[in-house]
Amino acid sequence: MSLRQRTASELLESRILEAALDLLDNQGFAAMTVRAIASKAHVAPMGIYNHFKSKNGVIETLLVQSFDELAEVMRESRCEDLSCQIRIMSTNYRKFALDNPARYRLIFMESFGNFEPSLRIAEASAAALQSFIGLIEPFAHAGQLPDRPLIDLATSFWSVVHGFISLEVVDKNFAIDREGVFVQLVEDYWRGITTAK
Amino acid sequence: MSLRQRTASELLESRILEAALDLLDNQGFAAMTVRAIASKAHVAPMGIYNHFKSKNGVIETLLVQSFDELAEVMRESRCEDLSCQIRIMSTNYRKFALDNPARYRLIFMESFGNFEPSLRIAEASAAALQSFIGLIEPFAHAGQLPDRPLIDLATSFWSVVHGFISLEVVDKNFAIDREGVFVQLVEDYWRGITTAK
DNA sequence: ACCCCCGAGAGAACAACGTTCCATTCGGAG
DNA sequence: CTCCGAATGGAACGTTGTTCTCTCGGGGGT
Repeated sequence: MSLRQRTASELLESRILEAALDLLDNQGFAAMTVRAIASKAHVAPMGIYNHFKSKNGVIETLLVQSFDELAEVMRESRCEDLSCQIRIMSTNYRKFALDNPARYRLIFMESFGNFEPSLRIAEASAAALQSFIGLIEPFAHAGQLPDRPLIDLATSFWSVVHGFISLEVVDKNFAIDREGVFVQLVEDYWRGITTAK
Repeated sequence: MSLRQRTASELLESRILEAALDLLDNQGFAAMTVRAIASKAHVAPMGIYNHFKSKNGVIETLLVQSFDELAEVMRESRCEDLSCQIRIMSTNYRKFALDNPARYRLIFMESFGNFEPSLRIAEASAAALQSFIGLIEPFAHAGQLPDRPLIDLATSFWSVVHGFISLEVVDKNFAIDREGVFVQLVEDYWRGITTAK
């Protein structure tokens, strides 16, 4: 059985995703309607359903892409010594979130919609956590971190970074010098963890 | 023939809010439709607009109420010495969030909807931060905390607690023993901050 | 070369949503 | 008792996500 060649299929699919992302970034989640996406992608309004199971399918793909992008940003944040490593990954993480606030909200607030728990999303978030783990693993092996499960250390670090940033993204962060307070926060946490041993 | 009867206005208002909260807690955000709220409150479907400007008005009231409730939980979490204070407020905060996950999501993810920035919400969130500040203020005055703006200290603490919990609420917290890791995380952070001085 | 056939386009249609309008009817203040 | 504000039931509008049907064009199998 020969595979039928899908002529413009992949192209259309990426056009749809681009249009959806553009709407999300520039006009917000509510503006991301099926008809608006189709129109912006120069696609037949209902042709979206030729490529995705539903609107949630589009959003889910966008979400997984964003998660992967975030994980990629993390993976590129490598440094030799521990304090540099911590600074690099926290600032790069924050930069991604503040540069793409709509995408960041999509990642962490998707449970608002009608989403049923999705395997793809679970895999993507696990992969993101894994990229965190990969960053701290060498230092754990070198004995520079307390002897605890890597998954717990990574989750804790993720919590600290994500907590501050998520407050920023929803306009509930009232710190005066946010950048400075963020750096201080991360430093404080890691001082606490390294002196715990 | 007709069974129309009148009820006091403020009674209707609270019945509507109760119904909306019940739907939110038990069936999720998407189930909280105007018609469903009205039906459950035994109110004329469109009578909701006699008491609230719009559906967002109902949600906003719910959100502010939840914020106030959270602030109240904080205000009741007082202890004599610092380490006890930290333990009490972090565990009480987490208990509120895990007992009312839908309300907690409502508080921190409301920017998803069509909300225009609301003064009421800004006030409620500022009040919640203020209750945090009230808790740590005595210890700051006693010199047990580093000499930094109280608002920055409170924001940092809030970030740590909220970060971990928000990951739990959206099912992205993969720590093995979540309760234990949470306690450890808070301890680590405050060890870091007190040794910073 | 031909034909066939499947993907893509276009638009109507449907249920449900938030919201508005309306005429009706009740209850308490005067 | 008389009114008027307020609550009611119902219809209606525009928009949403989704499904359905009909059409058409162009590439693969013969």
